[in-house]
Amino acid sequence: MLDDRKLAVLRAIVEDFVSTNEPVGSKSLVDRHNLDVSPATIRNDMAVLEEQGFIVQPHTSAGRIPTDQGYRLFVDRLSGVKPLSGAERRAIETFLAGAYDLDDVVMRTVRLLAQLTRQVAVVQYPSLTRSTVRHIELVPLTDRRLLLVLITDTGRVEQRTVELPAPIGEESITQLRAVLNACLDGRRLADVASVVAGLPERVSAVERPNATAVFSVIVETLVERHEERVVVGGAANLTQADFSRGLREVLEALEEQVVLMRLLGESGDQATVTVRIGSENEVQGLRSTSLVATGYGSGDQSLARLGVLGPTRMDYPTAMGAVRAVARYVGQILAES
Amino acid sequence: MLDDRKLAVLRAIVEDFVSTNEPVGSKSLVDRHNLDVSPATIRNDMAVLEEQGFIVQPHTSAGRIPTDQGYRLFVDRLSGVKPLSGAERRAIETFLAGAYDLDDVVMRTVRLLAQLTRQVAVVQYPSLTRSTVRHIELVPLTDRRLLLVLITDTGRVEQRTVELPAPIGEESITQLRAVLNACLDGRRLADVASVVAGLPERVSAVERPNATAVFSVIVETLVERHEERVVVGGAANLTQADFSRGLREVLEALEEQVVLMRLLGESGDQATVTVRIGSENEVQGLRSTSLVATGYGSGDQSLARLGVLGPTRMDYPTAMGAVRAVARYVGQILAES
DNA sequence: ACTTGGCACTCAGACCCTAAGAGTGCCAAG
DNA sequence: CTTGGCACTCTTAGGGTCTGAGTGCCAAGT
Repeated sequence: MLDDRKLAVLRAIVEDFVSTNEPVGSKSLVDRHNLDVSPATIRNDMAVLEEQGFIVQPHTSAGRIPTDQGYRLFVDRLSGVKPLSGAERRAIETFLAGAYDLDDVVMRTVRLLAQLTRQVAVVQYPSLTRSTVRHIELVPLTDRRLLLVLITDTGRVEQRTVELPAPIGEESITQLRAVLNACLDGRRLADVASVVAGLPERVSAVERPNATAVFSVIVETLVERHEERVVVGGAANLTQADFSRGLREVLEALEEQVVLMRLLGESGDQATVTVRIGSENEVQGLRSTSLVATGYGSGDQSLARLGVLGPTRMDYPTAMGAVRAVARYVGQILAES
Repeated sequence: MLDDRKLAVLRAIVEDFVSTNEPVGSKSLVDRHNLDVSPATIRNDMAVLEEQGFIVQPHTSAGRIPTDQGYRLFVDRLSGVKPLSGAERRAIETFLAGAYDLDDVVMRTVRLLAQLTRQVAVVQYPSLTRSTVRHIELVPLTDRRLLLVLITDTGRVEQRTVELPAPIGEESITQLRAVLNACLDGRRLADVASVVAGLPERVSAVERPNATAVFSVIVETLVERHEERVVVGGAANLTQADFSRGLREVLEALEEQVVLMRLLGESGDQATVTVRIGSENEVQGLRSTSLVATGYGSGDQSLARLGVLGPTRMDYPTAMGAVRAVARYVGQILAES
């Protein structure tokens, strides 16, 4: 029902609309692309495309603009992923190579993505649950309070203070530290909870109340509060899009960690670049935006996700190219460290 | 040259303009405030105020709006700091009390300020240089690479990886760790650099290359890279103000840590609430915004600064009240932990 | 069965004009 | 110094017209 030419027309409409931000009519279509048919023919095609829900006209007798469904068809069947230019690749490489820190890697990645795509960049911190424990440190703050520092093999550092039910001495801390590191070093975070459950028996009865407090904070930090941070950058890029007053909604959504997690989380597949367009988005307030995201990680397993967020009227091929390339490089950087 | 009534007129103009966002004319002024003189008299006063540069009319024959200079006079002489309502105080207290973490305190503070003032909140992390070293931890990542974790008494945790010139063994690490903690524990960060300078002599010659690498990273982290983070929140509140297209500029400035540091830094006094209005602001791109800021800290010394940023047309008394109150409570919280 | 030129139709946006209203500055009198 | 009066200035809203881009439909051509 949609022959090749109709698809070509849709592609042309999307491309023109993305670049000009104006409804595109039959005349300008045949001019700008070399379809060797008459405008009238195009009009017929457009009528069909509209009937099928791929395009609409903002008002009677204006050009057409793509619907969310139209963009969907475009990314699924009409466009590939546009590879980056050599210069861009090199820029990525040198920009990311200078990072000295997990925080720094994430920060640089956000900036890079935002600049490359001129959209809002969204980068999730490498997931806790997939990495392993490298070291646990206990630091006395007062005799009733400890600072717990947990270091993972991805270089991430988690910290929490622990309120103790009873005063604790230096030697108890040392003992506890030893037990923790002996039992948890090298464990995947996902397994920590079950290991910790068996720990209380390993400490003497006197120490048990304090130890239990520490243990439960560990579990809390890693499992229940697995609030994996999402960093946002390039919000200024939103102003160029015409969200009219929806801008406020979008900015608000971007400040909610929870919302961002849901947004990134719901896009399914890990290895490939996925696109969620406008209303496909579950998050209220981001219904007029699209997300282009993918998983990234060191080696073969995906640690977390990153992507860009922009108006549905977005240059998808380029965005997808940038997201894919950045994800790969970041994965590489993480694997090296 | 500015008698009491003229000042009252200016105050009224500022208040009305802030609440209505419309140029205010002589008629509506006498109506809304009970100045018992005629509009014509007010007009004469306004002419003087305009001549002095405190107000302007956007176009001939419209009401007046305050200039930056007008706002300046207003905050300096015409308005106090509006104390918070009991409900607000309680809200602050309960909201901040739930924090379990330095990160969490800062995050909550930002949210709180943004909600309270309906402006953009800006909170600087408690300064490194004023706190003291609580503990230093070295964790081997590979035999040529260490993770250095530095914990301060304000609960802040700094992390960096160190590339070593030579492989290092477990026992060397232990030794180094002991030296570091022995010499640096309890030191003010400001003094760390000088202490570290004397350390190489304390380790055996074989270890010296590796030790030196670690030492220089410590100094770098604490002194040279004293990039003290600034956290921003409530950017969505910018959309209600009518920055027309200056919005992009403002959003861009808010993403630059360096710019924010300069912004907060340049406001001079520590203990009192300071206000920088519009063009008084050195930062290009924030020339149409005002900053209300103050220092905060545990005990008597100020650790860092926090404040709110908004359009020059801002409710200064309320903003100042909120900033002052939040700063006090945060200081309290930090002192307790 | 598709393509095409022709044609009438629609509608948003630009433009112009006018009227209303808010606010001003100035002046002469109190 | 204050005040009422008055003429003047501009912005804004409203209404009307015009134009052009773009459409849908139809009848003829391939």
